[in-house]
Amino acid sequence: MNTAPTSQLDAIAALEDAGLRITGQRRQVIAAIQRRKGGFTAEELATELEGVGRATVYRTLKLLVGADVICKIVLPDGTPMYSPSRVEHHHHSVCTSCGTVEEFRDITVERVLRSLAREIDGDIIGHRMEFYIRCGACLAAASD
Amino acid sequence: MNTAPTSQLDAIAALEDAGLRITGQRRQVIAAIQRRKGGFTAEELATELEGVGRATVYRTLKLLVGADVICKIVLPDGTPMYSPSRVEHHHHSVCTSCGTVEEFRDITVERVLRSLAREIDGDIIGHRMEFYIRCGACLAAASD
DNA sequence: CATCAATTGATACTACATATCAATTACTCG
DNA sequence: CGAGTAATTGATATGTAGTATCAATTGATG
Repeated sequence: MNTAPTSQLDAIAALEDAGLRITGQRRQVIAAIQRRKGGFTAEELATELEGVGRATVYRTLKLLVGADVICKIVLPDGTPMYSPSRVEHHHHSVCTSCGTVEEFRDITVERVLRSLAREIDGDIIGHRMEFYIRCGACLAAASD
Repeated sequence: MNTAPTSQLDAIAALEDAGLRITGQRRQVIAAIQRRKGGFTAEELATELEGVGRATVYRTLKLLVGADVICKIVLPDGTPMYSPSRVEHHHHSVCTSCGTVEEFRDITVERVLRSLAREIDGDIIGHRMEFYIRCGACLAAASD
């Protein structure tokens, strides 16, 4: 088990490891993601990167999700967001006010999986877990 | 805290309670959902109910989700599915082979929420939790 | 540095869903 | 019960997220 890519170089290495080519467009997408260090949407990125085609942005995001460089998060209303991965296996809390994404590891989550594994008739092959919060900063701002 | 609507009448009552009108179209959508007793997509329903406009099907599904009559589930690839609610507060396991949706309550899930509540700076206002499984039937069918 | 498969981008298309708005219809009140 | 009225409907257009196609381009390899 290796660590999740945290730097731009790690992200590029992750693509190389997958036998993919390092193109100018992919560098641009990675650079734009790293420049943000936070959640973002695919369209945001596509708009920002005028030199990179929309299709290529989507294709690259998909590759990066597959390489565990970024995560795809679903908001309560169903709209997707992307966020860079830092921790290896983690879940997310998204502030529905400001959109800030936090990662966390929680052993209790693994406990749920084990508990469920016992209960169900079949194999668990994956899961999705997202927590929607109102972050401390937004709470403070609201109660001024 | 009241129970989740389980019958057709309960579903209609849930809409009435919300101050909504009981129209023929809404009855048709509810009847079609109850006829299935399993997961379904919005488009399936819209195709089946030729007498009901597509927009109305989507509108009604949204109302029913809001009234806890059905749940909206996100599959691993991001496509949405709907499933009737039976248990009050629950999560889902979806078999990625046959699409069967099961509901379950797990106290360990509530434990995760409490544990997270302690860790984060802010309030938890919601969550999404889906488990993707390969059900016993599909496993058995594969290993014949 | 030539080769060639991988990648790109323009375009069209799909899925899922919402906005608009005139026409219709369910509920309420007298 | 029968009108009035606000809620609802459906056709259409629009929006958002993403994929398929395919000719043109380009990165990596020998």
